[in-house]
Amino acid sequence: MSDDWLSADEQQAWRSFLSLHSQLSARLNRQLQTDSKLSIADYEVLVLLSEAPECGMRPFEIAMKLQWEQSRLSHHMARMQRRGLVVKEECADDGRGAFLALTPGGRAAIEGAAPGHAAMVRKLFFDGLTAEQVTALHEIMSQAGAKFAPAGSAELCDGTGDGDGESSDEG
Amino acid sequence: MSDDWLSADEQQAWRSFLSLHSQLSARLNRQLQTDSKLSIADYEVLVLLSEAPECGMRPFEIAMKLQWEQSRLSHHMARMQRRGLVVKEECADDGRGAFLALTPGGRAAIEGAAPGHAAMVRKLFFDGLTAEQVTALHEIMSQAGAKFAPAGSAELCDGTGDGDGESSDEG
DNA sequence: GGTGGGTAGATGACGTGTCAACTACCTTAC
DNA sequence: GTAAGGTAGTTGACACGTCATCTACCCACC
Repeated sequence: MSDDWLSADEQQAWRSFLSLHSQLSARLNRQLQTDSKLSIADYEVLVLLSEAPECGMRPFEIAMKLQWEQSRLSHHMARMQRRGLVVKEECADDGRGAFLALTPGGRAAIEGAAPGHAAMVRKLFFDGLTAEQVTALHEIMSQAGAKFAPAGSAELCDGTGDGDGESSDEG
Repeated sequence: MSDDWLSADEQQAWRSFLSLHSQLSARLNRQLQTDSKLSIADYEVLVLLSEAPECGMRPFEIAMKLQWEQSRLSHHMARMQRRGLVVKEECADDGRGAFLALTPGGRAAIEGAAPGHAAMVRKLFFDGLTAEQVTALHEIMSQAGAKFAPAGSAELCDGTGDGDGESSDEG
């Protein structure tokens, strides 16, 4: 039993990780909500769509990039549609599918929200950390996250290692 | 704008942090659910109560330790009571309050779930990290988390500041 | 050309978390 | 003692995420 168990250091690290995340997401959520009537989830979708071609993106692409389940995306898109942030259009190529795109309101929302959100992330998370710490953090997160590598990607991937390669990334 | 904006390194670190957390919590939640019919939230409450004196804990203590909102705790306790994991008792000292304690079923649940959960955390999170990385991680998380320091703790901590004084302190 | 398996997406039920009241009690000061 | 303000906890409405299930379509193979 004590073999599976976490060491004191590990417990501390684990608890601090969970705790920080929950604090952070609570605060960021609240700020987005009050400033822009958006949730973090909304924000992520809007960022993605704002970087997509004008015709929008296929839902399954969004789900993949955000690592969301299909049904979560589906529910969420329904809500965002209702709120006028996104529109859904038929997909000519694939009769099953659809395209999701930003409405003008959606674009305005993300453009209004992004600077404040980024500033908050910086203030709450990065302020006080050194560049080395930021690098170390990224390394640790990626290393730990490698176990979840989406679909049959990396894993033994001899070469380039690290996952999503040319990800566009957001703000 | 580019002043508030996150640097490329920061963006990567931030994204990897969020992504790892969401993967991790999804998996852990699923494992707990299938193995022990518990959510992570249940687990946290049960751990806390299993370390508490036999008479249990006051809800507000639990809320503080877990950094939950009162109403979240209240809802959650109602559900856990319904499932027979905890019991609520009157508090003699304070007519407003209550005590929450484990039922035998609750104790069995946490004792059954803990080893598997810890093993999973180790496997998914710590395996592949060096001891130095674990330490660095804890340091980074704590440093970033210091901004959220609960109530009048540190900060200027001149005199007694006095919070609740003789807090019992945890692990 | 039709049958089977896989993929895209929607939907309903349900547990969860947040917000905004609300009740009940304690504490302090007048 | 009683009014004012704080603290402990509950409640209802609502947004969110997951699971299981369902429909519709694409593709390949017979």
